[in-house]
Parts: sequence; C-alpha cells; structure tokens
Amino acid sequence: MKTRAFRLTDSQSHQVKELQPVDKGHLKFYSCGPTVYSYAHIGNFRTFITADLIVRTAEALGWKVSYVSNITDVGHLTQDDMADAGGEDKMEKALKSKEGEAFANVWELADHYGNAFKSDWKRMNLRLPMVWPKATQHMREQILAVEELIDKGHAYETPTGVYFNVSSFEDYGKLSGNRDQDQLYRGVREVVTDENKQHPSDFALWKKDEKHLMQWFSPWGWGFPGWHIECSVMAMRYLGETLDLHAGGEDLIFPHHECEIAQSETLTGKPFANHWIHTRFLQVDGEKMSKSKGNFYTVRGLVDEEKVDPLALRYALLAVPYGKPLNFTRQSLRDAGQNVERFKECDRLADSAIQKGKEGDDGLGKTLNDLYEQALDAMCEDLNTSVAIAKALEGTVAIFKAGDSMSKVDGEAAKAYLTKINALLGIVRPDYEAEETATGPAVDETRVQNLIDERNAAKKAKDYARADQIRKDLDAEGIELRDTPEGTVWRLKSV
RNA sequence: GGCGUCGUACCCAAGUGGCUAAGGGAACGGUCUGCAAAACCGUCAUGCAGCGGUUCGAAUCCGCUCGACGCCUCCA
Repeated sequence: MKTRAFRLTDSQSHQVKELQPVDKGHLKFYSCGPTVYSYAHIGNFRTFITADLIVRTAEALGWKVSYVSNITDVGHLTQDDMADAGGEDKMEKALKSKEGEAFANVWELADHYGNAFKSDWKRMNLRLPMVWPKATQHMREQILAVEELIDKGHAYETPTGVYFNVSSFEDYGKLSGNRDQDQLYRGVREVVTDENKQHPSDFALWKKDEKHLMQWFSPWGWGFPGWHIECSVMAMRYLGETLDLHAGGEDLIFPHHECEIAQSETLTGKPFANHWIHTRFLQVDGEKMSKSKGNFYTVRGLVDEEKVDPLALRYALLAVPYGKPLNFTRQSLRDAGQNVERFKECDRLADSAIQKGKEGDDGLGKTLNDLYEQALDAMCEDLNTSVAIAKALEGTVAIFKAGDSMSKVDGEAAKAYLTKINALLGIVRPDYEAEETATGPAVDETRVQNLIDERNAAKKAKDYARADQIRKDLDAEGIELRDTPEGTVWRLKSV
C-alpha cells in the first residue's frame, strides 16, 4: 500500500493540513455527540457522518483509531451560559413538553432518546465508537476538574455557581477568532447576564440549583455541571491530554469548543487538540433547518415512516463535502437513491457472475483497483466525497459493461471492489442487521411472489393485459418489478 | 457591530494558473425487451454571477459591484 497523507481543513488555522497522530498510525479522535432531549435529525447526522468518514478513511490507511463520541444528558442549557439568567436545562424542558409526558422522569427520557439515537446511528451505517460516554456517568471527574480550576486560580464561585475566568486564559478566542471579548458584545441586541460574574464571557463550570431534576452534591452544594466541562473531562479520560483530532458541528466552534480549550489547556498546560474540524450546517430547500423553525427531518421520520432507504439518506448527506453547506432536498434524496441502486445492482451482478463461474479474466480487477485508489486519494484530500463518489460510480460503469457475461474472476474482483468502496463510504450495503421497526406494514413477500408467478404465467400465455395489470398494481403499492435473465425480481421503491 | 463561507449547465457538484471544464440526476434520441424496468451507446456549459485588472495564458490570482448563506442567540 502506498503511503498517503491524510489532509483535513483545520478550523483553527483555516488551512488544509496533514492529520498526524502523535502516535504514528494511531488516531485519537473525539467527536461531539448529541444532547439527547429529542430524536436526532438529519443535520445532526451530517456531522456524525463526517466523523464516520474520518474513521473509515483512517482505517483504509491502516491506522488504528481510538474513537470517542459522547452523549450529553445533562447541563446543556436552553440559553447560553454567557447569558445564563433564566437558562433552562434542555433535558428538563423536554420533560415538560408534550412529548415528555410519556416519561416518568428525566432519566427515562434521556435513556429513551439515547437508545433511539444509537439505533439511528446503526441504520445510518456509522462505525461504532470505542465508547459512548455520558455526562451523567462522569460526575466525579467533572467535579474534580472544577475544583482544580478553582485551585489554579482560573475559576471562582458566586452565589449561583462556579465560573471560568476567561480573562485568565490568554489564548481564549484562538479557535473561533473571538479574541476581543468586549467587541463580542458590541452590537448584540441585549446582554442578559449574571451580575455576579466578573465578565459576561465567563462561563459556568457548575450551576448551583437545588430544584434541578438531575442534581449532584459538590463542594459548592447541590447542582449540576456546565455543558462544556463534560467534553473536556471525557475526552481526556479516554484519549489522554492531547487529542489528535476533535470534531463537531460548526455551531460548536463558539462557545463550546473555545471553552473546552480554555478548561483543558488550563488544567494540563498542554495543547488540547492538534486538529479541529467542523461540519457545516445542512439546509433544507435553501433554508436553515432548525428545531425552532420546525422544518426538520429526522432519520426515523424518513426511514420508518416514508420508507426511505437508509443508504440513500446517508448518500444524500455525504454527497457534498463537509466543509460546504449542503442543501437537502427531495430531489437530492431521489438522486441519491438512484445511485445507491446502481451499487446494489452491481453487487447482485457480481454475485450472479461468481455463481455462474464462467472462465476467463478480462482485467476488470485492475480497472477497479485503480478507481478505488483514486477514491481513497480523494477522501484523503479533505474528505472530498464528491470525487470519491464519482470514482466509485465509474467503477459501476465498468462492472455493468462487463454485464451478464462477466467471468468468475471478474465477478470476484467486482465484489471485492464493492466491499472496499463500502468500507470507505458505507453506501453499498448496510453494515448492521436491520432491527425490528415498530411502524409501517411489512411487505407480504409470499403474496408478492404469488403475484409474480401469476404474472409470469400470464406472460407465457401471452395475456399481456393481465401481466401488465399485475405490474401496475404492485407499482402502485411501491413495489417495482424487473425482468432479468435470472427471473423476475422486485424491490421497494424508496421515496 | 465582529468573525466566516459561497456564487460552475435544468438540478446536485468536481476543478484553486496551462491537456477536450470530472462525475451523478433529469431530459431527449438509439440498442435490448411482448411492453416496461435495469443496463449500454449518443446528445446536453466556446463558457464558470457581473465589470475591470495582473499574466504569454484565469473558473482558478487582485480590485470593485451584485446576490446567497452561516456563527456570534436554541441548534450538529
């Protein structure tokens, strides 16, 4: 295998630079996960897919990957910690909402959405992290970290909590560019802040709150941790004091990641992460998607209710490189579905060629291998998924050209190619067994097969009107028929 | 007010100084098929928001104009 550099845009320098693990060939990677107060939407998953593609590319390069993705289940307030008068914990707010009525308490709610998230994760063909740490499971470490920050003189206690003194950390703003903390508040319509804080930019490490539904006892009394401290603590707990790479959505650059840097580097005196990358937001029909606008799609809604092929959804979410805004539309989902079908069709063609066992070798393997190498090159160049997909699709043209007369050797080469493309992009085959889904009627396969048999009998009898009627009826149900040399096959039409 | 991104065909999108401006979707014509579907073949941007400039040479660099968008405020 030729040696390749894996290059990614670093959010701090805005330059594309080589990702170089401190331990050569062993990537220590932390990716910010969701706050589990609701079902994750496709925008969340664009970010998680970016992380997934990094893991897959690193694996393709033969690296070992220590991959951690957290689950936030406490401490994420509805209002920023900077202006934290009146901020409400997202988990508590969700419990009070209409959907929250189904849960006995906030712990159950967190558990439910956390599990739903993990199930969506698998359906989107995402690599499993080494660990999925939860904020609530690392309370002791968080409290210890806050104590240490106070001891070191970088944090102070007020009647409402413990705050990090931003002016005590010289590098504050190095990631986001928000260097001048006073400038930040000029032109902002209203600054609501805790009057006990020394500066509006100081952020909460611990909130005192005896009424909070999730609370722990600390040296500062009952309360709960601030949102930022969990990631610092869990990242360092599992991956060490300096990460090779830290990823997240673009909204997390400030304040979340800026605060993580301030806390972590103050604690260790070492760089927190050598490389930062951020996935740009997804838009829907040219508009920003957000919960407050209500124009958002969830994985569950599309896959369970609308029967969209999860692989098509994944394809649509990764077709545009992570550094550019992606405009998600019904059209983009249809395009994605078409191409995913091409891969699947090639997979069937390769299986059939292997089964037929025809002799010969038309050199398909060489062509496909070159294309795979080019696809991997594209992924190593800042995850250029557009080019990687283009190369992957060129491979399908080569496979289709070989067609039904493909030899066994070429069939095996095609199969191996698709396996490698799938390992890199995850858009050919599902990597996990399908889980039972509660919603939607299952297709009665026996009934469909009976109708196909009836249609074939009608065709044989040259009763084409009857044959076409059966095909038309099934099509109306969303089942598409296709007559192939191996017989009639059917598939569910997605979207 | 601060920080940042982008404008390439009907749609998505690659290309960041130099061969014919990748690839996909849609559309149209053809082959195959009882007819379809899938597949294959062919057609589909003398031009890259506009205007200037630099250069032997620019979609690519510089300036201005117009337009779209993101973060700083709930969000990945």
